[in-house]
Amino acid sequence: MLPAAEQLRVLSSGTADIVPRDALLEKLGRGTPLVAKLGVDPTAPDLHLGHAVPLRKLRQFQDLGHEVVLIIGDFTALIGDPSGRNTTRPALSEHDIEVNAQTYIDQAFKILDRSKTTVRRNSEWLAPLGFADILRLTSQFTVARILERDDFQKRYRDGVGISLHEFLYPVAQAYDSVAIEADVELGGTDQLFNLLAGRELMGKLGLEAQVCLTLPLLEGTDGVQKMSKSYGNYVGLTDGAADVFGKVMSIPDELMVKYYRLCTSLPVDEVDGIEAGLAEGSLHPNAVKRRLAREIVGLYHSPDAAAEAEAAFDRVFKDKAMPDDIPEHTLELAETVHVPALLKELGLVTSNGEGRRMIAGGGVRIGGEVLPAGDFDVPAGQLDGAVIQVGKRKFARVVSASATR
RNA sequence: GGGGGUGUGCCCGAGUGGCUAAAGGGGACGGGCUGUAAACCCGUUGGCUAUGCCUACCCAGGUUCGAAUCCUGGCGCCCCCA
Repeated sequence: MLPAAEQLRVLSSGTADIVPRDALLEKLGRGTPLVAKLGVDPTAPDLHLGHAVPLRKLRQFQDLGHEVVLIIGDFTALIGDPSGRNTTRPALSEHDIEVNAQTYIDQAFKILDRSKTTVRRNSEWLAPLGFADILRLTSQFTVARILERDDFQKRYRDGVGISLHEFLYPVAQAYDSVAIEADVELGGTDQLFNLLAGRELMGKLGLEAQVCLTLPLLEGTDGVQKMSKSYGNYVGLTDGAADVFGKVMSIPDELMVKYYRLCTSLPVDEVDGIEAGLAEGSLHPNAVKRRLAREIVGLYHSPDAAAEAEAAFDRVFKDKAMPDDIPEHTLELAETVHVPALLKELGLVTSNGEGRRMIAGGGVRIGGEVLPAGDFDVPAGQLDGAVIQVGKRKFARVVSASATR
């Protein structure tokens, strides 16, 4: 194992906070593998770059020779962590949770080393707890302490309403740490309270307390909200290469450096150089963003895929040409085709009404020509084999099913 | 247990009997500009092959020629008192 100080340097990079820092140094100094914990609640299918931030940090622990426990919060998902939200989360069904859990596990290994990872579900130890156990646990926390959590405080103050069971979320998460005797728990900055709850609970139960390591929250492609599937601003780990490339290109400039730091493997010094270059204007933001997109695609697909994605991107957005992998739909075409309905059938819009609006707004092209506003019906001959485009990035090719054509 | 308040479109939020598919803002989407960024400008934002029709203002009934708006019951949420 590397010297403790050296390990700490690596593990500190990109973190928001380590509480307490010297406790981590001390733990590392023992030279024995530590247990690093990360809990994720399978509340939505698929992981995204936001999840990847702590996962990548976890991977660093693995690479340094430590033990990693990935906790799937299948039980806590039933509570629904209100962290960062201002309303109670809707409860998920056990079936959904299980399906999500499986995708999480599969996808986490895009980053983690499977052979060095222990996956546990917290229903293992949370589900069997009886009411008496719960009472014992909850008695370790005071209401005042729980109310210190930012979002609880805010909701309480604003009279938004907090269900009693939500108070138990930090307790449950804390108990996870007890159950696996974690040395370090990772999480986003919004998790600090929960992480500290674990630290406190461990101490009260006579265990060595865990160290809390927080990582910055990654904003999504909109640049404002934390990346999340429910905000529709995420870059999924299983998204196609072209998709990832495009999504990364659409992030606000101000976020580029942060993405470099949290989502790529570039050394810190190099990222610092990029940041300086952007600041003094010696690097063009577009070039910097392109590289970022290549780096990220390269990580989850391959460098080749990244180059291809960039070429495809240029074809569509720089040269304003067609992409070369347009999905083709074969269907029966009537003499005249009602275009809004066709767009809906092709999945380019969600309703005929939206289709009409797109046409009215000049956002629909057939064979490269803008469909004039008001032209809702088009002869089949004009459509057969043509590329239909909605907006800038939605394409589909239509082929008539009738053999006579 | 008692009293008061509140529930509107993706979100916030006006609207207290007809002029309301519902002001305003946000978000989102489309167009322009561009570096598919940001900022800015314009437009759209319930459904429907549509100068019209249908469905909508928590739910169910009711009053009325006519209700998001009034009444009754139910449900949710908030506040105060105990």
